[in-house]
Amino acid sequence: MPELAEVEFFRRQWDCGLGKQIVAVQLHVRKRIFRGSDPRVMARRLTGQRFLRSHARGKQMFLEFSGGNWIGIHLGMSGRMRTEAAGFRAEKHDHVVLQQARRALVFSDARLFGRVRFHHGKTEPAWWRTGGPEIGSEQFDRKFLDSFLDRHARAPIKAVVLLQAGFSGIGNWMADEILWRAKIAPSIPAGRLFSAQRAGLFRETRFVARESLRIISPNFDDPPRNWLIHQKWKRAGICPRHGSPLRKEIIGGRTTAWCARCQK
DNA sequence: GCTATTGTTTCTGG
DNA sequence: ACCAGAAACAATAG
Repeated sequence: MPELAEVEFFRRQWDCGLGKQIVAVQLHVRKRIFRGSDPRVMARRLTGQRFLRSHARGKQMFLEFSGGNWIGIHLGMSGRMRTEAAGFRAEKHDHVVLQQARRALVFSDARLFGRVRFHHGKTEPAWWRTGGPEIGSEQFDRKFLDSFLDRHARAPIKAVVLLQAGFSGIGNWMADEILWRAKIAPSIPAGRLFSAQRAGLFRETRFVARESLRIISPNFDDPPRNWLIHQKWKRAGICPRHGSPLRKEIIGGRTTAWCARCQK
């Protein structure tokens, strides 16, 4: 589920706990979402600390607690965040429960592709300083995009738009949406895009990222009816522009839907 | 049963 | 050293 806008939506689900103390921590300690960190240390350190702030960058989330304690969350394929009433008892897939006086902050993940990392220290952990530039930022400009495309010149553009080092926060549905809007066929090698196509790719990447954040992250509202996302999962999806049947194929290792009539 | 799944990491071959 | 592609990870929904 989670790409840029959904990640931001889930991050906000814990905002009602900001500034409040964590009175108890319950973790499913043996689950692989904790790979690379020690969940027992995490539980011990966080207990009694206050939840100070959180940020999202692409699909990564970063939560800061008092006492120099930090959590990084990646939602993977099926990660979710929500709140429950104080004293909530974790169910099967609720791997992290941070109990506060008035509520419980819950992270759940059925498929376990997600990841929860813990860091204790005065400064931000190295893993928070990695990753590509945010799509709305000045660093994500035509020059950056051009060099990224040239670096991956032989890969199909669909695969390149999924690379987080260049297209931070873009996932499968946003990639198809962007290529459809830019009228670029997903299997074209990135290095073969003309200048005008690159300009379109840049423009539509920024548009889809900005609009998805604006529309989806506050309340998980649906994008407009004329977006490709409403068609791409259907068995017989059609191009929102002119109703041609969409084609589907595995490109870049992922199911890809596109309109052969308008994407060249 | 079978298929599919909005994501990364790791390995292999070039 | 870098890149591209496939497999692996795991659980559920239809």
